[in-house]
Amino acid sequence: MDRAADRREPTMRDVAALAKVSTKTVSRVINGLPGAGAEVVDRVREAARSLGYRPNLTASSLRRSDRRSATIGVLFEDLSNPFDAALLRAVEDRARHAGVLVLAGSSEDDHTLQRELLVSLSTRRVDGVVVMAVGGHQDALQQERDRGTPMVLVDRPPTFGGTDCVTTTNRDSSRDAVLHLAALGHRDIAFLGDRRTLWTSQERYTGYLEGLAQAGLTLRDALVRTDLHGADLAEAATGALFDLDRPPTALFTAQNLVTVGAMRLLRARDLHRRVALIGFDDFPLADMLDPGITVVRQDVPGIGRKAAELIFARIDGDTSPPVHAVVPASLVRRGSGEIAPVS
Amino acid sequence: MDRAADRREPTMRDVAALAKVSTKTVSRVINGLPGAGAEVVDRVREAARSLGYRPNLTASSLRRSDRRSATIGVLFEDLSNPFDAALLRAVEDRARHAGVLVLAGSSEDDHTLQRELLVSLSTRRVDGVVVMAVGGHQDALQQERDRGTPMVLVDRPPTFGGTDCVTTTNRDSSRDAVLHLAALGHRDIAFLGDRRTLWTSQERYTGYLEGLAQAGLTLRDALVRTDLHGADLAEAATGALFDLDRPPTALFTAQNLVTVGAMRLLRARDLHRRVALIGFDDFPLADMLDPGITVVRQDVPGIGRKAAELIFARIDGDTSPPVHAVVPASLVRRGSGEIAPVS
DNA sequence: AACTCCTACGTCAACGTTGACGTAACCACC
DNA sequence: GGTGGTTACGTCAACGTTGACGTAGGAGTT
Repeated sequence: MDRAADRREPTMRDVAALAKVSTKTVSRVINGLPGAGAEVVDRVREAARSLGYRPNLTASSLRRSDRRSATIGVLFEDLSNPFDAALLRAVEDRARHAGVLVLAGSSEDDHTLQRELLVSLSTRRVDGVVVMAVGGHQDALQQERDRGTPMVLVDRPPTFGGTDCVTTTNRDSSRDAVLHLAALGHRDIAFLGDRRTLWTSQERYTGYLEGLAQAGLTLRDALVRTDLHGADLAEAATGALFDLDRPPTALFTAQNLVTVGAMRLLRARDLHRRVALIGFDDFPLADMLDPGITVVRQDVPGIGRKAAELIFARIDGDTSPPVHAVVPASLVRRGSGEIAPVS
Repeated sequence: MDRAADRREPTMRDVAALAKVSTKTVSRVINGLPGAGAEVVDRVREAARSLGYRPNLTASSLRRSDRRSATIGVLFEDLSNPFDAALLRAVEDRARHAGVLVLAGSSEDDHTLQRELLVSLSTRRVDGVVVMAVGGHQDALQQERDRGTPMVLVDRPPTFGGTDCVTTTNRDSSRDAVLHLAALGHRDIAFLGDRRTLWTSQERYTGYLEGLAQAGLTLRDALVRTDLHGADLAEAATGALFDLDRPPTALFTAQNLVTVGAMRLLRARDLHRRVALIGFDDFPLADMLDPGITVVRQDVPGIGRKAAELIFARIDGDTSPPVHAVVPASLVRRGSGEIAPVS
């Protein structure tokens, strides 16, 4: 029943034969180029339709002078993470308007995997790549960039030159979050962060320090916990904070899953109405919790749009100096960040 | 500084010239085929490395007999939806092990867009597609399938024959959810559903009816609200339910966003501790709410894995009869579904 | 009438790669 | 020492398409 599967795909030659013209004329008609009479155009169109002809973009891009594959690569950390997914969607929307499709992959924050995926993409001759760089060294990225692949980094900047990137106001927004807590009277504000190899973690930590300084508070090392990769580690670390002699009265959690872990612990110890919490990165249903979770919200669609615009400009030959675009994040007050310290 | 951009990509010819062999021999070395001496292999490898040579997969697949592009298409409704994102990730993981990359797109539940994306994919000669079908007619899908493109549908089955699909136990799990509520003594159980054109909505509604029947309860039409596309509509519809003379004591919300909308309303009217709620589809933080939300959880990674396995089997020439795989969902009890009716 | 110019086609080769096939050199064996 | 087989290469054409260029015929100009 499935004879369609082994039927050869029709080619321009088949269309040309049926319409009694040359393949070159078919090419002209398919691509809407001038040099074909109205009657011939109709004949070719009809022949293509009746054969179910679909142009072969891979053959076309092999031969064409611009060599475009009309495909870009998107390499994020984990496509199932809501942040990454929203970002992918934003890039995809912008790409669609350019007639470009997106090859998507998850690097799982693994250098080897990132390198392999970059090679896979380059082997398919994508026109450019949008990358959320794996933490630590960026040798593979730089190498790929040096080969001439247009590249835009998102969320984290490059450690090498000549490459565009789009990030958010990590430092400023973190500082503002801390100041927001300090203004309520908090003096013992803890910092819980993701892996220190990540640039975003470092920036947010720096913002935290700036906030403390600006509020005239002194840093207590015991209140700083980093390298919390995943909600479970964050939950345990939060627990340890409340075993201190002088526990924090407010938490600044510098990443999505860290916020979730901290929330779990606060609930488990029934502290969620007494300890203030501000998280970096919004998440679904943050408003449905009790109290609602105050967060620093990144403009994810804005970041994705900007990244897509940059990559398409570069693909189109823009050679202006590299840009580091910073998309502002904003504090969303929902309650948890507005809890005053218990006297 | 960016001279790399306009430097031509090295080809097999360049490598061959440098290694002083024929292009065919380079091809053999690159593809690890026999017929090249150890010394020549080394020379070619070194030449390729020093030139930064990357094989051109598009040229290769054009010429090779199998014609594989080592790329599949994934066409979901909205890649930023957590369900779709998790599914994409599962497919991607499985694809990676086959050395296959994923072209991802969002159909936005729009027939035109779905058709355009299918054409884009077929133009790039993907080896197969995994599709979450847009509701209503499936003309474009059937047409694409008839052209011979290997295809697997997920979440919703095809309305045409000869095509594999992977769905979950929509009907059975919905029935079980209703029975679970009925066992607690609920007699007025409302149904809130997504668009009726969606097969999943219909199945879940059928399960709801089966559950009522099996529990010996009579259907009250006033307690059935459908075509709730989005949380806002769901919230309004839920509100209307509680304006009834005899409001429901339990809700079965048959989709993600519908659940969220219902939750909003319950909270707004402070009913969330008195009205039972079971939702179809899990969502992040459902366990963090108070009460935790009892849900029917689909095995999303399982569905994705199965879909990927099916598509790869078909691509590899499996011609066994089409499969409708059903991946079991399970009831996750968190509290909201365990609230007894107020006497 | 001779010329230029334009339009509507066609011919040919090439993009980077690999399948089919050829061949030279060497080894083994009767 | 001829036959057969194997190994290690090379040559050539083709995959589906398009850029470069050619050409025939008609219209317009001098």
